[in-house]
Amino acid sequence: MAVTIKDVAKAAGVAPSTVSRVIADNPRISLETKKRVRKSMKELGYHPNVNARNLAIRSTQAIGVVMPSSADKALQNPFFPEILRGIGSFAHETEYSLYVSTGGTEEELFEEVKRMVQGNRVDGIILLYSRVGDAVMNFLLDTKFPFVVVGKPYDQENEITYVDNDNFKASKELTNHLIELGHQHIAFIGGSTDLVVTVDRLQGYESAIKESGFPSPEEYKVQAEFLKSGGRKAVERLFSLEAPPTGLVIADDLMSLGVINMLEEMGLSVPEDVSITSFNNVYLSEITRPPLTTVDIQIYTLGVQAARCLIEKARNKEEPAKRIIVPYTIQYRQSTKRID
Amino acid sequence: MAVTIKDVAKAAGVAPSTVSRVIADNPRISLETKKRVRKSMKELGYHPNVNARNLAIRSTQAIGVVMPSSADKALQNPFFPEILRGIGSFAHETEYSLYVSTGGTEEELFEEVKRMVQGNRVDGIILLYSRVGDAVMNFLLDTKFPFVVVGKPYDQENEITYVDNDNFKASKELTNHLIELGHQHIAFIGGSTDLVVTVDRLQGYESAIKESGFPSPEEYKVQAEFLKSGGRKAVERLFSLEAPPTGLVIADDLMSLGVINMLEEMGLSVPEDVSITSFNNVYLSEITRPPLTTVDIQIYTLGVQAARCLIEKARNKEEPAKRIIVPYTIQYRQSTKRID
DNA sequence: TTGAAAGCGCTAACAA
DNA sequence: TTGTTAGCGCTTTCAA
Repeated sequence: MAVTIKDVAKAAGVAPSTVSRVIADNPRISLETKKRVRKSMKELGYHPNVNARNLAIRSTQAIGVVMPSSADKALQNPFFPEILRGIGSFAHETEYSLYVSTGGTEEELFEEVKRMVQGNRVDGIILLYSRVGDAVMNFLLDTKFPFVVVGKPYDQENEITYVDNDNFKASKELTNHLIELGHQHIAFIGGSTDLVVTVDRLQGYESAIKESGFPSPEEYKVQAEFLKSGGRKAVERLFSLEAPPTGLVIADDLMSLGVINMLEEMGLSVPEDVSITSFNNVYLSEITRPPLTTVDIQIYTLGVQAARCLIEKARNKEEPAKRIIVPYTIQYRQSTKRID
Repeated sequence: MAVTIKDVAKAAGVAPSTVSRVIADNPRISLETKKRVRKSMKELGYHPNVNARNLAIRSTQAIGVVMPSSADKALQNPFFPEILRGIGSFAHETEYSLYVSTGGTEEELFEEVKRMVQGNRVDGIILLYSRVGDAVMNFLLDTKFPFVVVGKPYDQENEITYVDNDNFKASKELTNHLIELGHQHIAFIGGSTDLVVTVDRLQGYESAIKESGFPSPEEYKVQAEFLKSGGRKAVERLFSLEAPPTGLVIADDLMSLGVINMLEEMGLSVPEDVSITSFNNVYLSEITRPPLTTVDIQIYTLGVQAARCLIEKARNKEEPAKRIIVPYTIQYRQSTKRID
């Protein structure tokens, strides 16, 4: 059906192996024959069959990208398309293809990863999240399959290659910024504490607060799974404390939107009554009202780096585990205000 | 290295072909041997090599998903992860894998598609956008490669399988809703007019306006590439007309956010001064302020249907072109208000 | 510099 | 019901 290496060989009057060498641009083939073969390829409209090639070289030139399971709406976070774009960009350069798993349930996700790994569909995997005791990660570790995680692994930090920001430091800086603005009552709102990133950001916040000597009762650390009813209650509780916070460190831009909304409904406005800072700097944070003071974690770069590390690892199994910390910058916008 | 069908055959004392048949659950193999073979597979930790299988059966059990090129920030639209989730869900059920292309430039995108198609990496392709004279679509048509598009094709509607909403009707309904609320000055803000979806929504708007007999000067139809400076100017111009609109039909939730923001800066508030309606019903539209009256186009379902159609098509090349119109519903929320 | 031939892991006639 | 064998399209020794 499709034109194969043999057809080209015949047309060019050479052996199939020669054609193969031309494809690989093997230097031991004369320029003469190369030209002739290439001409035939063009004429016949030849394109290598990736499957056959992969089978022969036992590799796939493809990488798997694993998104978190999407029981919640987390996947609607623009973080994902953006990091995908970064990964895709590097993959494109290096001629790798991208497989994604968008797992519905945890279990489906796990099945898909197994399919990718055990079926030899990909050469390596990028995990787009890091959570405590994650089954997928443990599986990858067990099978010694090349993988890279975006975010800090919850365990075996030194054996795993990962790409992350210094979330602790960023969070601390964000908190200190609020303190410099005169805020003394600063609370933290994060997502699931199973996510390592939440923990890091929480700790950065705690560290800054501790150094400042300002109060940080347990009630100031709220975990709002993901907005909605549960999250709403948490926020309402927070603001009905005797000493409600005037400043907020929120672990994600999207959560910030939700919080701003709730505050508004409670008759509090941002930044007049409450200053808000958060993380990610997704496009939205610029166009929301007010625009958010947020940590630009450089999502795209995270993606590029993750892809780079993975491909290095896939190409060379001996590649040592590394840690890449992508620098962040803080975008100061209008969601924060000096307190009097 | 890895366990192959031969190893299993040896262990179970049968021929490789028998193992192959067991994998396919061929009914002509005795239960007896099946059990024995399966036991050996378990013991040896056998997993079929997809590449080899695909090579043999000349198929890949994988589908390619093509996102629009991302020169702009369009990719940060939660539409994409959400539709990916729908596609992924159906793909998972049918044991297909997902390849995505997140093309940076138009050209890179095109290259990636060519890689997918010509390299036999996928059995079919889902196009996540539809624009006038799109090179990718033309390529797919030319090569007669199975594909379905999400959105209405700009051409050859009857030869192409596509999944879409009735955007014309939805837009008309949205516009009429504003009219019923007493608005007489209603403008339309859409994205690139190269996108078929923009055109459909614009026409629905125009149809409603025409029937109403209300004015709709050319200045009421603005095209705001994607927010930002250009978009801002367009909006400013719109609201400095002698008769500025009191109602807006906006082609996308994300754009609506941007517009609300600009209006606010111009001292206009939503819905007090301007009523806003838009499309998509992404998660954000619930948590923004005010929550948006928007068309729920059922992104997830669009994805599921697209995947279903594609897989049918990939399995049976003779499958006729179909058109699937996913029903929409309008979510009435607080961005619209009766005018006095 | 090139060709012949074996093999990557699997499927599918064809035989038995 | 099972085994034999010839591919699928490519790479890669080994020889020439």
